[in-house]
Amino acid sequence: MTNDNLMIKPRVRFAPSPTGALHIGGVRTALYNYLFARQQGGTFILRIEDTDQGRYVPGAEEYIIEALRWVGLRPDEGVGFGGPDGPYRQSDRKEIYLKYAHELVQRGHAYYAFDTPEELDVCRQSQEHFTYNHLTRNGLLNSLTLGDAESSSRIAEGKHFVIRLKVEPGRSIRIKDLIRGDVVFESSELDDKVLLKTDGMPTYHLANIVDDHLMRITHVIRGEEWLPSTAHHVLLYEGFGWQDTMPLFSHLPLIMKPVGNGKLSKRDGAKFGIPVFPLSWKGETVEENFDGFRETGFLPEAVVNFLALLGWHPGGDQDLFSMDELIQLFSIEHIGKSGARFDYEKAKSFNQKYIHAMDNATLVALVRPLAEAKGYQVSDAFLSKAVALMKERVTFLTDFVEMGYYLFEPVREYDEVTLQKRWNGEIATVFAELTEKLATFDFFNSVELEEAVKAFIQEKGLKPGDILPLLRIAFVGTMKGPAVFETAEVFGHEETLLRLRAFLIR
RNA sequence: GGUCCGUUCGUCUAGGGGUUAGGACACGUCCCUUUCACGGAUGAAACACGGGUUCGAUUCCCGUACGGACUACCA
Repeated sequence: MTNDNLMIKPRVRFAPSPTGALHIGGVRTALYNYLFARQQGGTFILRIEDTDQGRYVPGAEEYIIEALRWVGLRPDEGVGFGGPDGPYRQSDRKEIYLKYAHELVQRGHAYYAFDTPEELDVCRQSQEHFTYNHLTRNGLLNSLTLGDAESSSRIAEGKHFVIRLKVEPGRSIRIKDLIRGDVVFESSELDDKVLLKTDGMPTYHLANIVDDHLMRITHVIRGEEWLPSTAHHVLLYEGFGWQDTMPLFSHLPLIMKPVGNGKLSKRDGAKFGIPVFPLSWKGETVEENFDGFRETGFLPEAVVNFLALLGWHPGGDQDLFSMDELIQLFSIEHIGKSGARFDYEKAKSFNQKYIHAMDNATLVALVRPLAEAKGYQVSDAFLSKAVALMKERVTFLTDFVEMGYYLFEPVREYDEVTLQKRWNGEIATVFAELTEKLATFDFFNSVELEEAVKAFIQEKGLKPGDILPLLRIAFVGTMKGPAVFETAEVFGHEETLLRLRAFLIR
């Protein structure tokens, strides 16, 4: 058996199902596919796998496209992007699967089955671990037991049927997984999977293999949950006679819950109060609303960096990588084998670092919409200073306008605990005096202000600790805030006075 | 239950037959700073267990335990 896959430009695909918001694990799968394609000079394809009409959710497709756009993964081909192998939405390819399903029956690798779901349920109830396979199919209603004539007439009569893969027992199926090495399955253990459903739509297994073949996919990079059915997929490639161009498989480790057992699920977001989706999602009910990384205030670069390292590392001690670096360094061989726990603290840390490293102008452009959404109308000049003042102490983009609301509107409340300790009649008098002094002192910058205030403190025989904390509270209301004098500089003389006076008459 | 996959600090991981087992997040202490944060320094913290193979195993092999996925006319 030859395999030319390594000689040609790779073609990979990300093939999500539009059943709701795209899970963050899906974003990681897309990212790995994208990185691999970009590094190899290959093609990254977006295929929508909507073969389950019952689970289709309107808006999910748009969500997927927008999520990929947000994190910077642009497909070269696919739904919404065009390309030579379309359509890329499986529901638009129904006839293709139909044709291939019947072809597989002709080739003797599949058969018609007439058992209804209800009948199979009965089997499952009477038999502990019932599976439709080489052992049981002889006792069931299918073209193997009924014969061609009877089957044909049943079909002609319009009886419902499915097409099942005919798995021949007694052989070993070896899968060469780029991450896990050789994985062997015994065909005797495999069930006769449904390939074509009664509604005429294919199952994942059929659609996936037909499309991957037709779209000339060279590498399948997908979640580990697909590893068990890969043996069936290999059988399909062989059944169609496509084994020579069968793609290479790489099964990614799963992303696990932050705490507890099992893989990360959409419910974990609400459960732990963290986002597990790239973008927020509005469902039919409150329970189906999900927070997104974007709305939480994450930078896509940080999310990409975080996700890239959840199950992969190029080696060495570096942990901050730009998309370009990731593209350059990515390798399937360095993908880990075990599940990676979703560590939200780490995600936040990446975000913080990316915000710190970002230049003010870029930050201004990102914060402006957030400020405007809050009704704050400010100049770029002011926003730039505000952002510079705050960026070392925020974790999220939203912190600029939430934690730092006081930069855009009057102080909402003053820290009473600190005031209890530091405010008294005597200090109130001095503070009023300081305010009046500053009223006539039109300072230009924090240094000038600081000199003036310190001089005043000394003149009054006080200590910095007597006045500085109170100034901070007057300016921003809390003891947790940016440097006092720099804050005043951002406000400017007029606003600084306004705040001092508001504080005095509070 | 069956099939398959996995197991290095709490977490993400580097490493790999002989290392003081490295980094990052989180945590502790100190410095900077009369706030918070950033930054700097520093500390605690890991090769699941049992057998082999070997002069030597965290690294290779087997088993056990534990974890995970799959087991639908869902993907």
